[in-house]
Amino acid sequence: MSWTEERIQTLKTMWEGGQTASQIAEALGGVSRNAVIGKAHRLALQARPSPVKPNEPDAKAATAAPAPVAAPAPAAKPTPKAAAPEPEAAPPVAAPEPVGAAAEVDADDGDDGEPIAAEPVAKPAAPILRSIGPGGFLRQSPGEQAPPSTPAPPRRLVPAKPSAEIAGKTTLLDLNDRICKWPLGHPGEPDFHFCGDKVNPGFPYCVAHCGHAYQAQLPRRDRRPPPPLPFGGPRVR
DNA sequence: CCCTGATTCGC
DNA sequence: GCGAATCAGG
Repeated sequence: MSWTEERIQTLKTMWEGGQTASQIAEALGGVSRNAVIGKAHRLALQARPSPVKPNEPDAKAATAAPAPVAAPAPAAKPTPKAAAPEPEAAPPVAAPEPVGAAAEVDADDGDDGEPIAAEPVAKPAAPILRSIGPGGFLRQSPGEQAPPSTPAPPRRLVPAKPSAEIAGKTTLLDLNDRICKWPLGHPGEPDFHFCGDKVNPGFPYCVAHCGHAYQAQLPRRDRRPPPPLPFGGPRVR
């Protein structure tokens, strides 16, 4: 497998979207996790919370207490460099799995909904969810609308559609903060695409898919037991 | 053990 | 440039 323009774009998008190297590798197919990481670095995509990376090259004086606190700022936070942009005042309510959607909550209308082959497995952008009222999902406050999906949409020109099967579909490259990112099918499949509808403002999905993604937590007793296959999973390992 | 990303180094 | 091998933290 070679790094085509499309594959590089997918890598970039997924990497910046917070997907792990393994997920990206699996989605791309034909490459290893290491390959993805290696490529990401070569693309200068680095900077990501790494498990092993607290090391700063010039931290010499380990033994003595240096206390090199530069700015004795009188007020509050020193604002560490690796500032995770999570303006979140988390309510104490437990957050249920947003994407699994294992349980079909609403009264079945006989119709199983759309012909989705699978539930969203690779979450395109993990929806922040908080308390879920019995009535359904709650809106985000306007203040936290800015960061959630595509922060600085570099609205780009799509070079060329990779294949004819995907023509007219919403691909990874078409995603922006205004269209529904609900995945249809599986990454790697030729027709994998996204919903592409207009989003429910403040959410990464359209109204219909918000209904799937954000569901009230049911009492345990009448919950669907089997989430049989979380992923169409040829996880061969 | 599993996972993660970072780095190295032969190709 | 590529990616397996290796490293190292969680």
